[in-house]
Amino acid sequence: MRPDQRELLPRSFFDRPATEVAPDLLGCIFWSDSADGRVAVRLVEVEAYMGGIDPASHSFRGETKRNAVMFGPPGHAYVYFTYGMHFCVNFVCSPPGEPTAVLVRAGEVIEGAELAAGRRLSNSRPRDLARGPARLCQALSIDRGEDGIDVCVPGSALGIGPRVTSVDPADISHGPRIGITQAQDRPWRFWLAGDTHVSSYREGKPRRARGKPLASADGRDGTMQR
DNA sequence: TTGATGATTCGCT
DNA sequence: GCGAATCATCAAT
Repeated sequence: MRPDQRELLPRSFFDRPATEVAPDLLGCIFWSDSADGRVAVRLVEVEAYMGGIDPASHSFRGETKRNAVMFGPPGHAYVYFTYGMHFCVNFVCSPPGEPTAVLVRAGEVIEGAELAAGRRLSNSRPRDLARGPARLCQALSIDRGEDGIDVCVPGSALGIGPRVTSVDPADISHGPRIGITQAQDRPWRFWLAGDTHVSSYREGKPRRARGKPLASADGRDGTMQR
């Protein structure tokens, strides 16, 4: 196996605001290498997160241990864990200190489909292998171990290369991002119009508070174990 | 320390 | 269409 057999996007590609990088990523090839082999996808859906000016961005409220990678140099992978069970991956953009990034939301598996399907717990239909940010991470076997990886140097477990087929700018659509409750008006989600591997839109709604005893009849229900 | 919540997915109605 | 699953993170206590 030759990890360097595909051309890599240069770091300069990512050294721009995420809103500029995002549409240019559509159609590009994103892959992961492991002992089991390579899984590669053609990106069809991404979202831009703009740091300090974007309330929906993890970096909006400053640097923390979790989002530190976003504040570093461009061309690295920012991987985070959410909902107690899922991982999502971003490409860090902009110069160091400017924490913008592009969330990878969906792709079409073009290599290693069998390996990807084996990693999926359920629903391994080809169309759904990498349809959704957490599914895509599962298909590419991305988790905490990949946080901070440099995708612009040969030999990394993760790599990304240029388009192998051209993309007509007219085929790139954009609109509101999915699943967020802040800044829902910013049209920073980009996708390839008509591509069946793009996920479907869901409005982000705050969920009802859980586990609240719903203090009603009995204020002092002393037996509140678990 | 505690408590609320999340850049989601899956299964059931 | 709706809610559960499930836990790391962060703001508030």
